[in-house]
Amino acid sequence: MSVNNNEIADIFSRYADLLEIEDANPFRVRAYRNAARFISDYPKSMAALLSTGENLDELPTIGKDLASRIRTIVETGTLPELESTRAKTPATLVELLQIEGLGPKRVRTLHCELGISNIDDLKRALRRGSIRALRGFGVKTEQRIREALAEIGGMQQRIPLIRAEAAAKPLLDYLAANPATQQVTIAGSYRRRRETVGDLDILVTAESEKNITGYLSAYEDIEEILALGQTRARLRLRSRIIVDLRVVPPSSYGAALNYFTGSRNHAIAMRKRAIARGLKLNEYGLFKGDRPIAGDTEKDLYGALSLPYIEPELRENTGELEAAEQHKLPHLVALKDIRGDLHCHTNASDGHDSVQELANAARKKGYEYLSINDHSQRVTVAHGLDKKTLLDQIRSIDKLNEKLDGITLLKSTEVDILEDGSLDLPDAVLRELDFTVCAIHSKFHLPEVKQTERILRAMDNRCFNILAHPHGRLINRRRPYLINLEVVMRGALERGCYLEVNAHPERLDLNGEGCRLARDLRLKVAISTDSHRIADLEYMRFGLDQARRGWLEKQDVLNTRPLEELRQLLARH
DNA sequence: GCCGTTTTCGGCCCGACTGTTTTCAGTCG
Repeated sequence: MSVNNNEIADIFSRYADLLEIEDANPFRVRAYRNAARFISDYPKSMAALLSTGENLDELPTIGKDLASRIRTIVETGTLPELESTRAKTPATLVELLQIEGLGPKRVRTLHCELGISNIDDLKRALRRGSIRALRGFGVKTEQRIREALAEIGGMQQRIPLIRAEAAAKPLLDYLAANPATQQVTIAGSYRRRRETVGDLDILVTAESEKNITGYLSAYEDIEEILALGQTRARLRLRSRIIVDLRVVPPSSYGAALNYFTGSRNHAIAMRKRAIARGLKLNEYGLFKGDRPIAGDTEKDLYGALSLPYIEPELRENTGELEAAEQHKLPHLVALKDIRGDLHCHTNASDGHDSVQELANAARKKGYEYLSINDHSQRVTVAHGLDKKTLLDQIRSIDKLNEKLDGITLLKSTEVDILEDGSLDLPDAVLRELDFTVCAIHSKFHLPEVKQTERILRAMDNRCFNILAHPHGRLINRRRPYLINLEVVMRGALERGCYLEVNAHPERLDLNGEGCRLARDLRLKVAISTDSHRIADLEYMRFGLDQARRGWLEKQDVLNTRPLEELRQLLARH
């Protein structure tokens, strides 16, 4: 079992935590953190690079030393320094850092003064009340630690984007209703359209900062105010979502929006770029000495750093600044480019509406085509269609198409990929369809190699066209099953198959990283909603978010193509 | 520990808020 990038990144960041507690050179700590972030974002596996003899120290943030540590981790699965339970700084101290309000300095103090090495020790010290007496601590800090410790059990999961939107809307309306407010925008990973967000970063501009945060603190849906200053506030809503509010003057809107949109790495890269030009960048603007030279809009800010505007979805410091410099930024696919939906269910299986009703709704959206993809027989819980029912549906769609004006219904299915890689309906029936969407709904726990082979074997069938929700994950509910995505994508390319970007907000599968890999391999994708009712057709925009995060352009997406071109692309030769 | 249009040493992103202090360290984003 090879070590994946996330595991390496995790070991590096835990080691960075430990170094920080040891009061090591902060820049050495940062080097580990930078490398951890780089590695977890990097699309190619470190283990694979090593096996092909690549020099890892040529990668950014990785030097000779870290390259050899990566090698150690890949070969042994661990880093000896992190495993050792040294008396000076036991590795278990790292677990104390997840307690809000405890950073490396305080953890170090707790360890040196009270001999606390883990969470159980900390609980005992709290019961004795011995923490408040430490220098730099006090009654309030002790109480905060007690509360934060209680929180840890029910650790907050990241919030799906759609839930964040629902919580944000009334809050934005509330903030906008304040006459002092000029602009209100949500920044952070929400604006970068990550599939989940950790909290809501809300930016407000106002001529006078006075009382914007005070106004917010009167919002009815607040559970607790965590911090309240003139220009910043942090609070928890009753929905458990944490909100960070920042107030800046309008002249700083662009700089603040840029900074608070992040990503952290993108913002840092921007600041370094400013420094290289003898300038200073902070959330109030871009400055030459004390003189502001840009900051009211993001476009001006990028321009002042000799860059074109970079879309928020690209701001992960994964090559967008270099691409911008060379004027090679992608022209990102947009919702208006979408001509149809290639995955939806009707009331014939587990959907809510009829074929006719869905067709009407899609036509109203201006779609040129819509495909009908009810489940196949194996998925009994979803009333999957058997051979006969599907053939009946095919005939009724043919009839409906003769009547329909302005939209074409495509005959399809979401056919199950069985454990041996065969498809759940006879080829003779599948050949009657315009194309197929194929999916795994069983045997999620196969080892990676087996699961990958299962998909490739299914793709060997010439009736296979699009792999639906390639990882099968449900956000916060079901882990992805294990596949080697790159192998699956290369297999699809060789056979003339495609992958789906499932736009359902619970799935978002492929996500941005998966889309980026597809782009690098020049594999086209379908962005599809997996609608089970008419309203779900609106989920298309969430799929677009992920496609844009993966740098996809219009021509990379199947369902931006006119119907005839789509048919040609789907036809396997 | 990394890195280079101030290159092989000497830098390394920056500001707000809180609590504990009495001018600031620690934490956070």
